[in-house]
Amino acid sequence: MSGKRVTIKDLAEELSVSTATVSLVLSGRGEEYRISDETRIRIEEATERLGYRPDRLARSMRVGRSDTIGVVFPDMTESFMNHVLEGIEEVANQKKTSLMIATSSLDYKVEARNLESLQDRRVDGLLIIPYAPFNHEKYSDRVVKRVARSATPIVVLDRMIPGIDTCAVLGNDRTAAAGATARLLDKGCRKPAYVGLDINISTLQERRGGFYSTVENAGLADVVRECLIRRRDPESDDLRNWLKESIAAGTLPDGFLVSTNGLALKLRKLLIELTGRPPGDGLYRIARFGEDSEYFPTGMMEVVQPHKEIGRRATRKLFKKISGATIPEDQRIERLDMEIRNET
Amino acid sequence: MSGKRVTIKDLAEELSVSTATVSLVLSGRGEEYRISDETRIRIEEATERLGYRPDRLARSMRVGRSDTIGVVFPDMTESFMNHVLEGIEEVANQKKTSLMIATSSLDYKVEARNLESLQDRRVDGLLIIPYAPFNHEKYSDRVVKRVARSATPIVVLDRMIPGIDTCAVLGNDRTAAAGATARLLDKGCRKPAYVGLDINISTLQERRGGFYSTVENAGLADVVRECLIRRRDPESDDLRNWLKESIAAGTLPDGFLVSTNGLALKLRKLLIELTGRPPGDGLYRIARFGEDSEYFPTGMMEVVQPHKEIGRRATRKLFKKISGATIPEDQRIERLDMEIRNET
DNA sequence: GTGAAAGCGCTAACAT
DNA sequence: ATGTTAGCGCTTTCAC
Repeated sequence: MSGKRVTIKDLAEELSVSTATVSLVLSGRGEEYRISDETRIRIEEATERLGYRPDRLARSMRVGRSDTIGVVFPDMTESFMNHVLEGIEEVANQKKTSLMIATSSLDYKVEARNLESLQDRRVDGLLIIPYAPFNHEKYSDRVVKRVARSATPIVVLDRMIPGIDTCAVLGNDRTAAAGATARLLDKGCRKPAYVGLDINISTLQERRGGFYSTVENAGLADVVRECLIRRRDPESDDLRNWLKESIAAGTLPDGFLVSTNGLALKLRKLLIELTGRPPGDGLYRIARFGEDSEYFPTGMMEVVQPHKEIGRRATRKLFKKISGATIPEDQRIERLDMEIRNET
Repeated sequence: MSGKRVTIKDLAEELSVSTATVSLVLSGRGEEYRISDETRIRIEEATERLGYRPDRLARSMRVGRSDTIGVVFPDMTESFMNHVLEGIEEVANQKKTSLMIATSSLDYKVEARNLESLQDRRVDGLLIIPYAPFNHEKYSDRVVKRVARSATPIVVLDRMIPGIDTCAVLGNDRTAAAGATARLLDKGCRKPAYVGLDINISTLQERRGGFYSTVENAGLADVVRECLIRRRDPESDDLRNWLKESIAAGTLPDGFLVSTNGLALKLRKLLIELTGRPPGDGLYRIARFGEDSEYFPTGMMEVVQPHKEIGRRATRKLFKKISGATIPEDQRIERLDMEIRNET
């Protein structure tokens, strides 16, 4: 097809002007530098005619800014990532900034590689949804810490990394969990339980904390129960066994607060299977972080996280840091409220 | 925090060697160029000590390769994009190549901007899932065509762009549609209908074509019906009205082939609402491109597209093009078979 | 009003 | 066995 790329130098030679003149005109500062209209027109015409396109790599190199931000995710398939990404893209687009995306494949070593790789590519900043290790899992945050200490601006989304002091945009998980738990109690639940992943991230600790604070205030500390899931494997029988034992012992909870949507779907299925009754018909209720998909109502209470808005805010915050602004101490962590829905 | 980045020059000065030596050692060609072990060790030590990280931008500039590929999608939220992306990432990772991702926001002008922007950033190649315009929609493929003619290697995924001759990795849509339709007839359907989006892409034309070829071979050409949806708006009443009229006229089909999953979910809901009967219990059957999500069986027949594999193959093909290989004419278009499931 | 030239950090051809 | 140097394409300062 077309041969080599045409450069600013080609344009300059073609028109017998200097590369400086061409550059000035093309960057819209022709007026400012009082380039004559004639020259300007000729340059614009040749640009069009030869199909010149600027080399953004060369430009980045010269100006020390790549107009690119890096996004590091644990996992592509979790659907909430899409919504976060939508928000990120929306504001990145406004700033004419491109996105380099890398996922950690649920492996902290891959995450580390990705972070360094993006930094080496001179992204202007990094948006990170950090990898969340199970409590018993082997894990090192060495690289994350180093990247966080480096000069690259960083904003963390959805969760905080313990021991790393950077900007973050999070959901108001504790309040939401407390609220949802209170709703369960309002509806008559007297034997509440927390079902969650045994993962060491702020988000989940807060959800659990919110649950317990409400339950304890209601004087239910002695009947409350808990099931913590210790592995990623969705085929694991941990939850089923816990439920079976509960039923056998007569301690089946009548209200569940579930930390994540996938886990809640699994819980619901198991409960229907084991008790023959759906949630919300008198035997038990389920509230969970996450929401129903359009065509499949589940009868569970929803705690809706503003994922897209989290993406937007985080990206705006990142651009603020990139532009050199110092974020005041009290604005470093932004918390967004969640909505509780479907309390039937 | 840490000050300026440390460069190869800094290392060279620190050790009183030349930048060339440092560069050679760091790129692992120390042996080859017979750099002494001592020098090599000193360089490696200083690299570590000063926290040197290579500037990939500068490198790209010099070697004319960015080790980055661009990915252009119509839309982030459609769930099949995730799976395609997974496949893409898998092979990109193997090649130590980063991904720049941009979505078209269902707007061909945005798509055009994204394509040019990525090209300006000197991606080594482009993976495109082209924007698919409705048949009556304003649309121009000018930019897409120009990009396709440029020197940048391109592979198109999931659909072909009319009039653009490039490599593509696609599902075997025609065969799959014909197969699913045949299954519907096998199960006893005698009044089949095609329900699809009125969108001008190869994929959907082939699905429709496959449906009709089977139906006509079965001698049902005179009873077959069709509903084409002419707008993106999911709130539109077009489908409901069509069904209502069919019921009133006594021409409600007993077997539907639906072009896309979202549309099928909508159809199913409407049919349950209007007839009081679920799919598969005798009144009607639905087959559609797409699959059930884990916890929500729909009773519809599934045509499962190998999205992840499409991503993988397309990316491998792109790397082949990037490496300069010429793809033989008969291998330019790769078609992957789909699986038909849940034929109850 | 426009041109000449330096330099961003790196690699590779050529010298020594 | 290592150093020198040109140059990737662009921006920007300074000179005329």
